[in-house]
Amino acid sequence: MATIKDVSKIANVSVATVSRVLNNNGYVKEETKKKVLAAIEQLNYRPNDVARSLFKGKSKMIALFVPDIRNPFFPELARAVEDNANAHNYTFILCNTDNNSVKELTYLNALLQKSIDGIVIVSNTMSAEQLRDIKVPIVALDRKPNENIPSVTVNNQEGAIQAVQHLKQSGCKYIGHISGPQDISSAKDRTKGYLAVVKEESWFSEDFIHSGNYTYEEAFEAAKNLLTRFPNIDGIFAANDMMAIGALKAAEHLGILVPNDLSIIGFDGIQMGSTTSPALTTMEQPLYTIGKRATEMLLQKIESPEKELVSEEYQVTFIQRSSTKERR
Amino acid sequence: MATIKDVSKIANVSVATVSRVLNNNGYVKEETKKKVLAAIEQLNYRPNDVARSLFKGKSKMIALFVPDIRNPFFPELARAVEDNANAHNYTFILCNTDNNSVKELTYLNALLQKSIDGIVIVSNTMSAEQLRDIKVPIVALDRKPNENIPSVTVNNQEGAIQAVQHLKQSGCKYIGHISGPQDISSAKDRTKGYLAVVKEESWFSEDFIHSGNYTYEEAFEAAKNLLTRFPNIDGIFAANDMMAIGALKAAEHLGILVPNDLSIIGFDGIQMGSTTSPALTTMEQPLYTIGKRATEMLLQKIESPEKELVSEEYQVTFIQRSSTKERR
DNA sequence: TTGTAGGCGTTATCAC
DNA sequence: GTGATAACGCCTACAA
Repeated sequence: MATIKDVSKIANVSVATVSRVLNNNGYVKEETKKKVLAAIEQLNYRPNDVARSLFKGKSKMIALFVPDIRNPFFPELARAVEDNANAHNYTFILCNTDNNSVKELTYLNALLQKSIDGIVIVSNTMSAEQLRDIKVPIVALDRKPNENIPSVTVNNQEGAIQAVQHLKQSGCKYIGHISGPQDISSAKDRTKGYLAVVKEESWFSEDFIHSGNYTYEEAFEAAKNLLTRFPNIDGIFAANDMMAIGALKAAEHLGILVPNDLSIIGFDGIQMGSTTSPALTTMEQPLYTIGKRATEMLLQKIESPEKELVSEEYQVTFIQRSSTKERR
Repeated sequence: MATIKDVSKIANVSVATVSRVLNNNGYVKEETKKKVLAAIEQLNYRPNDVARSLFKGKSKMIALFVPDIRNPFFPELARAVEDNANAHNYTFILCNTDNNSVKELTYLNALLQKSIDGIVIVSNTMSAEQLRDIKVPIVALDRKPNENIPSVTVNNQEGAIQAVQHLKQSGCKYIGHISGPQDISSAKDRTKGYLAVVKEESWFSEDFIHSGNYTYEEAFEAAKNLLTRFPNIDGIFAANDMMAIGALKAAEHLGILVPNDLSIIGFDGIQMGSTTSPALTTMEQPLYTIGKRATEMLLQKIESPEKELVSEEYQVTFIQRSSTKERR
C-alpha cells in the first residue's frame, strides 16, 4: 500500500501538503492540489485508517452487543445499526454476549483497546457500576439496563395492556400469560401491562402466569402446562413472538384450535410470526426505527460529546392476523 | 488510558522491557518482570491495539460479508464466524452487501484501510478479477464465486437429488421446482439436482420450474402460478426453506392440503422451518459447522499465509417433518 | 539482561 | 502557501 510519503514524492511536495489536500484544510494552491490529486490517483493511494486512529484516538468503529444474533428478534436491529453506521462511514462490529456479563466485559475491554468510538447495547446483565465508569458513549436499545444510560425503547407496558384488552374484546374470558425473564425491563413491563388488565378479575391468580424465558422451547412447555392445568383458558398473551409461536405449537400439539378455542397474541412483530399457521396476531415494534434511532443518538454523542442524550420511547402497533378473533 | 511509558516509569525500567514482558519475548529478569507486572496491575494498563496494528500492519479483525443479516439463513453462519473469531481474539465485523458489487467494493476498500486481516464472504457478485488482486485472505462460504478462491460449501446437487427422490419415493408423480437465483452456485446446483432426477420423466417440461429468487414473497407467487397452471402437481422442491415456506402459504391460500394433496420439501434447515404448520421437511445444511470451518481456514491462512487452502464440501442431511409423507 | 532510538502512517503546530 | 517536525503508542534492532 502506498503511503502519504510516496504521494508527496511523486507530487514533489511535502507530506504536510498532501495531508492538507486529503483533509481539505489549510491553504493549498489550486495547482499543487492538482498535482497531489494526480499522484494520489496514480498510486491509487488510500490513507491508512490505523495511523489516523492512532493519532486521533478514534477508530470510526461502533459495536452492537446482542445476546445472540440467531434469535430472530435481533437481525432487524443489527441491520438498522449497520446501515446507519455504514452511512456515516463507521465500521460495524457485532458481539454476541449470550447475556453473560463476563463475556460482555471481555468484549468491552477488547474494544476499548481498539479505540472503539461507541456501543449500542441490548443487555440486561451489565450492572450500573460497570456501565458508569465506561468513558465511551453507550446507548441502550430495547432494554433499560439502568436509569443513567440513555435508551431507545417502546411503550412495553401500554402495548401489553392493548394486547390483553384485544383478547378481552374479542371474547376471551380466561387469559393466561407467558412471561419473559423478569430481569429484562421490556419483559417485566409487559407482564406489568398484563397484570394491570387482569389483576382484578375474579378468576385471576398468579398461576395464570408461566415463564417462557423468551424462548420457543420453554414457551412450548409453559403453554402446555398452562392449558392442561386450566382447560378453560381461551386467551394467551405471550411476551414475545417466539414464545407465542411456541404456544401455537403447543395448542396444535394438544389439539386445541386457534383461534376458535384459543386466541394467542404475541409481541415484537418478527417476520416469523407471519409465516405460521395461523399467522400470529401481535404488537409490532418499529424495530428498524428504534435500531436506527439508537445509532443516530450514539453517533451524535460521539461527534458532540458535550450534548447530553435523552432517552426515547416509540409506540408499538397492533397487527391483527389469524391467531386471534377480530374484535367484536 | 495508561500507556506503556507510564508503566515503564512506575516500574523504573525502559519501555522496551515492559514490551518484553507484555509479549513474553526476549530475556527479562524474574524480579524486574514482577515489578513490571505490578505496575501494569496498578495502572490497569492495557496495550493500545491501534498502535500495535500500525506497527504490525495487522488488525486482528476479520469481516463477514452477507447479503442481508435479516435473511434467516445468515445469522447461524454469522454466529459461527463470530464465535470462532472471538475464540482466537479477533474482532468480528459484519457487512450487509445486498448482493451489490459496488457496496461490496466500498466495504472492501474501507476495510483494507483498516488493515483488516481477512474476510469470509457469502457472495456471488464479485467478479473473478476483483477478487484476484485482493491481497487479504478470503474464504468463500456457502457459494463459490469462482474457482480460484477457497470455499466451504455443501453437496448441493446431491442433496437436491435426494430431496426430489424423497418426493418420488413418497408417492409424488408430478414434481415442480421453485428455483433460486441462477447466478448463485448453490441455487444452480440444486436446480441441476432437480433436473437430474426429473428431466427424463414423460410429463416434464421447463414450465415445471419457476424462479422464486430465494425469497418468501416471490416463492409464494411462483407456487401459486405453478399450482394453478398444473393442478396435478403433487410435489414441490423449493431450493431453500424460505421459498418452501412461501409455497406452504400458497398451498394454504389455494386450499390445497399439505402433505395430503401436495408434498413440499425445502433446503437449508433454518429454524423457521420447524415452526410452520405443517413443519417443513428439508435437507439440512450443517450451517454452524461450515461457518466455523470457513473461519478456521481463514485464520489459518492469516497466520500461515504460505500454506495454500483447499476447498471443502460438507454433507446435507434429510430431515423428515410433516410437509411430506414418509417414504413408503 | 536492559536501554536507546528509529519507524509504523497520519495529523497538526510552527516556522518560513 | 508550503515544509519541517513532533507527537499518537508500540515494537524491535542494535548497543551496551
